[in-house]
Amino acid sequence: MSRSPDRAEDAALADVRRRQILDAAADVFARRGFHAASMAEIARSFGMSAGHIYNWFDSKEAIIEALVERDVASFNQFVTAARDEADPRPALLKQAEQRANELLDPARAALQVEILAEASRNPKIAAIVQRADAAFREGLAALLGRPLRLACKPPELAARIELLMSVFEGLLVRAVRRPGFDREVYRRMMVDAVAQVLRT
Amino acid sequence: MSRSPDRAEDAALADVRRRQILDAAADVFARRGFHAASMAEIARSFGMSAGHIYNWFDSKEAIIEALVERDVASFNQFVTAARDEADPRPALLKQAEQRANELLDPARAALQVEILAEASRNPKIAAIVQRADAAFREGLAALLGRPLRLACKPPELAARIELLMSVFEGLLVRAVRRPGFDREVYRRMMVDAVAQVLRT
Amino acid sequence: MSRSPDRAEDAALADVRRRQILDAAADVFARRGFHAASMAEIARSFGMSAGHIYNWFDSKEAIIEALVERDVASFNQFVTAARDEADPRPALLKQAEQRANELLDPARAALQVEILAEASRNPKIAAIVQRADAAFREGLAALLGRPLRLACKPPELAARIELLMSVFEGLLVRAVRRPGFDREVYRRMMVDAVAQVLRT
Amino acid sequence: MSRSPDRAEDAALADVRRRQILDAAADVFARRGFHAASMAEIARSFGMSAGHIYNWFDSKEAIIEALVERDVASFNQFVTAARDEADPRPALLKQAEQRANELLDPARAALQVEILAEASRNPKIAAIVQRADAAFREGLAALLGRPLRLACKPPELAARIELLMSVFEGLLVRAVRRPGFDREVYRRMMVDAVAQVLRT
DNA sequence: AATGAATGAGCTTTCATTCAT
DNA sequence: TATGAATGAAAGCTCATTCAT
Repeated sequence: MSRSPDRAEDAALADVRRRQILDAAADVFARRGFHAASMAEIARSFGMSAGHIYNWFDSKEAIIEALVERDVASFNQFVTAARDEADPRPALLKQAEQRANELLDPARAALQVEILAEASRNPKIAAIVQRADAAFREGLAALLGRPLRLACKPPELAARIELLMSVFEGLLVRAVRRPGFDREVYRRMMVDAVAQVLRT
Repeated sequence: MSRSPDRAEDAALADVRRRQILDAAADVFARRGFHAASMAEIARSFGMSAGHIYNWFDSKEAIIEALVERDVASFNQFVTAARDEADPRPALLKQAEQRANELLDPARAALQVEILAEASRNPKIAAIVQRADAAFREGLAALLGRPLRLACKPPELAARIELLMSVFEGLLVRAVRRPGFDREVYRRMMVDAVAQVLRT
Repeated sequence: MSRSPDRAEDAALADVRRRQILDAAADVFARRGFHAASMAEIARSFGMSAGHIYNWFDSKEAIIEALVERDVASFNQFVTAARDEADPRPALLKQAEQRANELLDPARAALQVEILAEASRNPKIAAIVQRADAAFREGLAALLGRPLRLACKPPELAARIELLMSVFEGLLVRAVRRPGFDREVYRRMMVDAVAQVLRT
Repeated sequence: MSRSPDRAEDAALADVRRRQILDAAADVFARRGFHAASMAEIARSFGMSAGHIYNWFDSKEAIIEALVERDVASFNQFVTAARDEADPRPALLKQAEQRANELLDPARAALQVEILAEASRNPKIAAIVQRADAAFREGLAALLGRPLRLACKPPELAARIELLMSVFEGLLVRAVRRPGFDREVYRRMMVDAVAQVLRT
């Protein structure tokens, strides 16, 4: 009889376990930070033994990397989705709104900030984050290139993108420094910023 | 004999020692992060013994708190200084330029991000950071209140300040996610943002 | 249907599996030592799963014991073979040469030394090793008894055997402390020792 | 006032602590082997905390190395002492007797065998042991060179030394494989071996 | 004021072993 | 028979903190 069901199950189990671990780790990392989070707490939080994590990840470091990789990959999904639209602006606005909400969510913000902190001292994490940032910028440039082609030369486009990202990423800092502030203000701020970038 | 010179010397020494410790801690924290930094490394980095730090600070936690207090206090100095100027706008621009440079300096950025990360999980640090943010906003509002009094109602003023801070604090994130990018772009971005806030 | 062919196959399979495991274990033990060798590495080295080893051996300890038994048993084979010869001396010399070569082979020496180390702290292993040593001595005494009967009283014979074994086992130590030294020197040393023992 | 008493005390304390640790480690290593011995057991055995050992040794590995180094260094002391004698033979015999007793002492033998086992897989330890062996041989050659100068060419001298060492080191193996055997037999064996080496 | 020896809790990681399949 | 997921008990090591000097 074919072994393929077993193998398929194995692969599926591996995916499930790795996802479980990353989800639990994301949670504990957000609450405690990368270094204060212990493997035991991560494992306990979803009922696995600490030792068993090592059947799926080589080290705590590898979990952090995989988590950053996964987290950061989601940044790019909308870009590839929006690329095929005739006019990308509505998708851009919708995405902006969603991103703003994410950045202002305390748990997500905590993990993002943790990743930034790690990136500012761990070269591997720094490389992952910088690579993701480059991909994001390029996607945005491709997206905005069409509507702005006539009105905006490449260096100017790059500067506008940089402004857009600064405003958005600033929200992340605001989420920590002024938690609970009126989201409507941030929403309008973000709409204005997108409009500013798209002005012809 | 009189103790008063001794007392004065004691107080002066206390200041010197505490400053030495905070300076060293800022450096090591920026390089390693709060948790990976060891008391021994902080002490060693300026030739003190680890045990002796405890004559000046109760715990590592207390060092972090004092450091954040100190770091965050500097935000307010310029506000109080600029408050007496007839037209605060030149001072504002100059300060903006200096702040941008600080935020883009890798070592300073690393420490700032570390503080943010700690604030997102440690309530004491969170309180300090939020208090500092409030003071900064109020100072800015007082400063901008005069030139904008007629053109801008309080909620609108608050929103503009929030935008200004988002852009600036976004620079901090950019410093990590795109280190080494052209500072001139950021400088112009920041001048535009200040102009935008000051428009009548 | 009859189970007897199955049983025969089972027994044969059991032999094969146990031999495979012992061979693999000998290799890994020689390379890593008993304690640093992991069941997983032993199993992996010949494509078995770690858990499956426990169908053939009760514990890692049991593998070590079986391995030592097997290794140590081979010492005796030549004695029983040579016992039937009219003059055992040529067989003795030939065997001496072969033993010397074995003791000087790095991988074999490593395992022998590992066994000695284990014997010096694990009573079970000590018992096995001491039993094997006794058997070897007795075999040698029986072998040498005939040619030396007139020339050599029992206590003298025992002392000569002890010397012979010291020289040979000393080679094991030399293999570790002076690896790569000229084997021809050792060969002559060993021939002299045998001659010395056989002198009338 | 001079700080030198303090410094001298510090250095003395360091020596005391390091010696305590090495003595305790030698004992535990002999009983359990290098890998089965835990830092906690070593520390506990003389009332130190496990963590504190790391103030004096960088790692368990470093303890093993220092211990081997120390153990092996004692091999050479007698050589340098005997070198100045007019006729080194009495000193040689006395030393041989003492060495034989050491090799036959169960605890010492256990540690020696442990060192050999480690040397056969750990390159650092191998290097230390081989270096010590070379030093010992050279010392012996210098010692024996004078009385044998006329009777014995260098290659022959080297072979005799190799035989002498084989017999002695064989005692180590005999101590494990036949513990408790009559030491008088071994003593005579060793005297004969020395005589054999010194024959003209 | 200053040192650094000393502690003990807690960390990541490894591994023999079990067991459902 | 055979697998490998899963456990839990160590292990080596680090470090904030205390305290005698």
